[in-house]
Amino acid sequence: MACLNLKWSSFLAGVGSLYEALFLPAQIHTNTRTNTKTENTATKSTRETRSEKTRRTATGDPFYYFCYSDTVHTTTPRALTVTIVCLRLPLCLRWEEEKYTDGSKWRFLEHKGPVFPPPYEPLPDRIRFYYDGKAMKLSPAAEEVATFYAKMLDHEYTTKDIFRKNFFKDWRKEMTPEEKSKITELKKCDFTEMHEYFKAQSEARKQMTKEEKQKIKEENERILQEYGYCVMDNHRERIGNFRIEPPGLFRGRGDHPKMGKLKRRIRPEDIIINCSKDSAHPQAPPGSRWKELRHDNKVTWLVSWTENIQGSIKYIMLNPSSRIKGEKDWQKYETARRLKKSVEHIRAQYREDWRSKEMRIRQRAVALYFIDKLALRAGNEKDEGETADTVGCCSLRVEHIRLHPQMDGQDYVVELDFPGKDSIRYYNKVSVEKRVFKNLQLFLENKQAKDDLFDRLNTSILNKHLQELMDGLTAKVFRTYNASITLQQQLKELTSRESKILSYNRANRAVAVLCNHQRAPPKTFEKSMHNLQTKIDEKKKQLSAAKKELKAAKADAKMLRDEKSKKAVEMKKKAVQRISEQLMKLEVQATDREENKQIALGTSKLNYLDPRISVCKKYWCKKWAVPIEKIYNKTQREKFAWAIDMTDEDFEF
DNA sequence: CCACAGGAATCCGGTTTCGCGAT
DNA sequence: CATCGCGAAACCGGATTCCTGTG
Repeated sequence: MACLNLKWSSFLAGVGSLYEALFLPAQIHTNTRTNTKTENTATKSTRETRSEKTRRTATGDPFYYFCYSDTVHTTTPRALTVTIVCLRLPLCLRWEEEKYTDGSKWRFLEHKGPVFPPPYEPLPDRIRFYYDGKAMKLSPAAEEVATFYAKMLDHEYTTKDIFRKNFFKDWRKEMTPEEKSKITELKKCDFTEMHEYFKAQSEARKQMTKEEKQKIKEENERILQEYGYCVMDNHRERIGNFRIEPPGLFRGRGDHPKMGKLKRRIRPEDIIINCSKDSAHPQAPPGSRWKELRHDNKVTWLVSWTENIQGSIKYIMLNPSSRIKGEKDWQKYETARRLKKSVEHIRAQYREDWRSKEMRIRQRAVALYFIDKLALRAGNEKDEGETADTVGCCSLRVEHIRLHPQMDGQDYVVELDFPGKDSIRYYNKVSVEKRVFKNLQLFLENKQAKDDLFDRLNTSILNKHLQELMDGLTAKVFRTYNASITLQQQLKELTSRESKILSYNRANRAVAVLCNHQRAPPKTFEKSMHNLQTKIDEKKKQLSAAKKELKAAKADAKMLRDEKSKKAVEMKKKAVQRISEQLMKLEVQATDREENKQIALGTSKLNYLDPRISVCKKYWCKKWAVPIEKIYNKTQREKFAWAIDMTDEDFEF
């Protein structure tokens, strides 16, 4: 039994830190009644011995019972300590113990349901909407939709034709017949008073007194405590998104054909609740009822509803810190590590397949090469006209690729240029092997710009093939694998005596570049860079001033040769030292920020990099004695609790 | 075997809010 | 001590992957 192997020292050191929140306090009860379940259920190592029981019974000591792995245990206060040690096993070990084998995700699930946004509050009468220059009072329904648009007036969206067209069409659906007949052109609509009103409102919110802000904060905290947590099996877990999305105008990314459409308000009647039968079911708001109450423990969601833009289902699920998410995350990295073991074999295989007689196999092999080498996404087919035109590997078209037998002194250069996920541009020129190049030429023969590059391939064919190569292997595992292995290598190479954080960020950046995680340069980038430069210049001045003083002090000391002036020299020396350190720090910061201008580190850190690489002794935090707080903030530490908690110091991805 | 649709879960960049140091 | 400005964190919700069932 694993809990017996635990070191007491680690228990004592750890109690009161990371994990008591994972242990459901409400399920520890002091109990003076006899618990009839005692005899047959206390099967774990925490079972009290017969002599302990005799002693307890004799002395009338209180005892506790608690649930663990769906079993009720009883224990004495002393034994409870042991029990908590057991619950404080490294998370992944605990998860192993708690795992279900029948595909179910939980046994017990209790929550309070979603939080709805407040109902619409009509505008005060003085705020007017003008049509064709004339003031006009709108019906509440039409007015609400108009406010959605008014709030976005200084956003680029409202300049886009599709957005305006979609909005106007959906807005008219909310109008009364009179309004409908009157309001026929968007360009004659004047929302500026409404827009100003909302700006003033948000300004007023900022101007609120401390007390008012405090009150709002407390109310939010209360809602969080009531609705933001659920009980899943034996743990109280944080819910990820317990608030229903408020109505508004749909904001698609890229050239989305549906941008500007009305995202309607979700009512209790649209909501499906999922919880366990034996839990206290969430109550629908007074006067309403849920669409359905379901008890499906094969899924992880608590609440779902169908959204009206794409007709897809939205869910309320748990926070990344929860067992159910963490376990999945861990599993993801374990699969990527298994890929590491067989990747050489798989590479040999697809290289072999480049010369296959069958076109479908060649295409599969070249696509896989791209996925492996360039960390491209799989590229599922998308509904044309329903979504923005974006592609991934399998859905690349002729127009996205250019072949250059020679370029910039390199042979066989492939130029890729396409809109990827979220319409982020992927642009890359890469030298490939001759066989790949020849194959690509073959795939391009007799095709038009809009034709598929891999016309005999799609993601399901590819994934089916991958599944045969390795259990659990899919296209995205390559992204995870290549990202994590790159971080590990980069950390090995880059970390030196220079700034640790800069090195870490550079390794992280290498991964972000590989995964094409770009961002628009922050609006304040130039300014903040400028500010930093000013600081650096000031520091430089300070430094030269300090140096001057030091020189003067030295001269004095030479002249006077007394204790006092010697001391002064020491002081000045220290000052110079201090200031130059501060200067270095600023300069590192500037370098880091500049290099990060168009790169988003967060996504890879959160989704692709095995946290154990960063935590572990061999590679990073522990090796370089960098506190974990320097690389993971609070949320990230919560999400990666399972990795931070791992004891294996020889971890290798 | 394949096309198709629906469902569940992960991934992802932008926007808003928060908290802290400087003034 | 108040408030101002900024960067980081939190939030948000859309986008994509991948699986399953049906026919």
